[in-house]
Amino acid sequence: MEPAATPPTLMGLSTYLLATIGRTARARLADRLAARGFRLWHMALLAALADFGPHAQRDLARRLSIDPSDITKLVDELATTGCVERTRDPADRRRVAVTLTEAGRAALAELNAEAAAVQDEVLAPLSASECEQLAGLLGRVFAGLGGG
Amino acid sequence: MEPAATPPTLMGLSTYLLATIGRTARARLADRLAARGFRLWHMALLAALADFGPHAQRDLARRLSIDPSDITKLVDELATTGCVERTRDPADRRRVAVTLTEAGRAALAELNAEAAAVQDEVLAPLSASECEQLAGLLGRVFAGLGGG
DNA sequence: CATATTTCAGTATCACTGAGATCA
DNA sequence: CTGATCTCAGTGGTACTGAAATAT
Repeated sequence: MEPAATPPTLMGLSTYLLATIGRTARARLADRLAARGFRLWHMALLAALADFGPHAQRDLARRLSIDPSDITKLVDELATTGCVERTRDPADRRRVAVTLTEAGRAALAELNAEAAAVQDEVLAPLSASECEQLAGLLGRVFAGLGGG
Repeated sequence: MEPAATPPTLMGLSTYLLATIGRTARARLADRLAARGFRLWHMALLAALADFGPHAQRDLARRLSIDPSDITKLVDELATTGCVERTRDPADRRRVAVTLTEAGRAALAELNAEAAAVQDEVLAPLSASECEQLAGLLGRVFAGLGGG
């Protein structure tokens, strides 16, 4: 039994399409990551460490817009699988520096491949140049989100 | 304290941008609807009734991809505010026909105005023709979601 | 003392599961 | 008896709130 047609009133709203497509892409990637024992936040956290080097946990929370109280468990999980290491900052011993390990870097490469596969799936209706167009438009919209 | 820069590894994924922008737009609209006593599913349900006429509750669930067990409460809420009416289908008394009232149609018009306002906000960085481009690309991606 | 980081316990919300009631 | 619709209670995951512990 297939789902019936979506109401045109909603189809006409780009924000509805954005939210629905984003939700679907998110869910598909989450499924693939789960098969490898990871979740979406794990990938985002590893990406932040790979791109910007070691972070205090508080800075990870700020960069990824996660609630600081949820970082602890996230880092715990990545530490037990050897993807990151925790070390006390000797200069400010309140802070816990989180660093990416080689295993973590290798894991991130695999997760990125999964993300690329999901992207190919979701954007299949578009040509290569249309994908670039879309990426450009989305990048500008994303950049404008802070202010409103 | 502003959030730090997003990792380029994530920025390069259109699916990440899609999910994040969609999430933000969704949250902003949810806030505006809440100020009027509605939630997102209320608007989607009213839109389905406005576009396609009366539905059995089961058909609403299929059309909007909501879990059937969550429809009851949703329709309850819209019925107590007079936006919809329930009537037993005399031909098949298992089914409950849900119809849009005039009050419901008026409410939907206001909610649509809120959605348009959020869209203007979110897509502010784009020109009118770029908004159309984006809508076209998103429409095709959305249409392709069913199969893969 | 006031502030900042990390940590944990509790709450709120949403989508989903499972079962029961009604009816074709 | 089988299958469909509607209803409700409960579960699990995620995000947020509040407060304690440690250190500046």
